[in-house]
Amino acid sequence: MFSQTVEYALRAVVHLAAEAPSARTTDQIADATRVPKAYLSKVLQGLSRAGVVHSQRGIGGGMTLTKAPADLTILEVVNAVEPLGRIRTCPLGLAAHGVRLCPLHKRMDNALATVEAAFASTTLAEILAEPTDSPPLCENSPKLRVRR
Amino acid sequence: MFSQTVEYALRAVVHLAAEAPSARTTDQIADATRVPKAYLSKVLQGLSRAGVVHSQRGIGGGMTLTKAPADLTILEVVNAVEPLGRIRTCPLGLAAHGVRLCPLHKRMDNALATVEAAFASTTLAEILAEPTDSPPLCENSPKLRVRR
DNA sequence: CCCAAATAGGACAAGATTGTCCAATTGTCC
DNA sequence: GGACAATTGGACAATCTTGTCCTATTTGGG
Repeated sequence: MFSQTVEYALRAVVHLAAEAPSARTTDQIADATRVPKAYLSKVLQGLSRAGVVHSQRGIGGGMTLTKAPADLTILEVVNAVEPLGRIRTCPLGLAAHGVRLCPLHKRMDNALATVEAAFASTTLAEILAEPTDSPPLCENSPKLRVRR
Repeated sequence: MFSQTVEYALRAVVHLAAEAPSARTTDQIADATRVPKAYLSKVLQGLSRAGVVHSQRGIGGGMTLTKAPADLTILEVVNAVEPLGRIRTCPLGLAAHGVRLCPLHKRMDNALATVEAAFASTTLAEILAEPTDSPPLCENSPKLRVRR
């Protein structure tokens, strides 16, 4: 239900948050998140255009978050690469019904709203801080990683 | 976030529920739900293979629900055409983490779980029964419709 | 100034999604 | 059996998603 692109964007941003405020190159992010390098590059370009990350070319450059992890929500990342697609008007095209969705679409939109709310209330900092046996990205925490 | 196919399948099934237990032809459903006929035919084939609808050829034939609207949930329809894609194992491929999702994927899966729960608890009968100014499918209720 | 590191972006390709069209098949009714 | 009504399924096409590769362009450091 979530596209690959969203999955990749979230992985990348979580990794950047873990390393913040240091810049990470696309190659570094790709290795850490197991996302195809060349495609990740496109995804990051999108995040950059959306203002979620900042890119710096040249030696010592790379990608950085434009906000502190505590101020960046999952929702912002998702919407940057592929808006959630809330249902605002009748998909059947009956303009007359405009905002008043029928029971079916009201429920579909409610479902989207709960996802939106959950994502809006989760910051990257929370994800990193959560005590768990499985650190973000299902790997050893980057800070603790020894090899690779 | 929901695919066209899911949208179409739900529209079709809601319409069938509204007309239950009468059979409706693909053309009738397509007209009522504003879905491209030829494509709807494929979607209905899928629903038929999944056992959600029953198809009957020949004169007087068409599509019918295999269950009463009160017993058919939105989730069953969605899963029939395109499973919701709950995250059961680490997408990074670290088999070691298996069921234990990292905080990121745990939250993504939680979001999917809320959608799943909402869809599982809504039957087609409820959608039809809901008092509203905008009857299902954002049209006048099929039963009340005069022309077209 | 020149080199090396890094992103930016265009071209391309495979596969999935969405959509169309047509022939074949199945079924009902006379 | 014949005519008609309906689904079934195959072939095809357009578009989007995902992915690769290669060439520019920018940037910092000697």
